Amino acid sequence: MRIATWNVNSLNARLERAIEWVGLLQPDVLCLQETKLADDAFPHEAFAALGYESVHNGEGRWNGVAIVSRVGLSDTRPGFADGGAPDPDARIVWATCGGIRVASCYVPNGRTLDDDHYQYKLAWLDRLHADLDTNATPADDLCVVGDFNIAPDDRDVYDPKVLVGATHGSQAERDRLAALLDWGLDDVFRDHHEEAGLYTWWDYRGGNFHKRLGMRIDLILTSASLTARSERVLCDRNARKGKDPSDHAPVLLDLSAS
DNA sequence: ATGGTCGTTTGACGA
Repeated sequence: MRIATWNVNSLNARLERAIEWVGLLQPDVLCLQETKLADDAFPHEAFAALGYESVHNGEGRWNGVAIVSRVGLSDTRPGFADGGAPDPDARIVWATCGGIRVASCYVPNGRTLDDDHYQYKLAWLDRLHADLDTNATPADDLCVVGDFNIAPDDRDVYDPKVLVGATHGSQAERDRLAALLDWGLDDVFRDHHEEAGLYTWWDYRGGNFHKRLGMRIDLILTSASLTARSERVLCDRNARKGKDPSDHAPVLLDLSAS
């Protein structure tokens, strides 16, 4: 079973590349972020033609997340179910695919540490934690993936200095990610690769991709049962190359049979 | 040289 996550930075702009990538990499489950689509604009038919069901949570223009699956798609749920007010942004969708409870997440960027959006980012991560507390247990087959907009540690950024006084590396957001791991999830890419310099996002500006100036901010978090089944975890840098790429590359996880 | 690029959009704003 292959599970992938990809921030496509507009599915309208990326549909042709996304469809091509699905054909090449054959994911069983693909989680998308930043579709920037309203629900009624999501191209369910394009994925159905390849044998995939899909669920989307989007508002149009900004944000938007989806799960695309060829191993079943049930118990779908947009947004949080933590008893709180609805999230003003479309940043999470859940589904059960092939017996695994999957979440596709687009964590708020935060902008700057003195911006209200940073407080929203921290609160959003707290709500994700509460959602897990309310609706899952660490003993489940759980896979929480997406663009976390957090570099978990200094190996995950080309120069730690760029995160001093900035979002993506602040202690408060790293602590919240650590709390999710303490709850019972593993950063399974890191379990497979200890070295620094493996990134999933590169700024469009300045030729940063070709200079290898990136960050690892797209994560696959797995519960212990799935971590035990993880055979390989990769970032497909080829998807960041060529004409009209997203600024993120997909990350994929291969699981052995349960 | 304090910018640099994309996507939303058609003027900024978000990332």
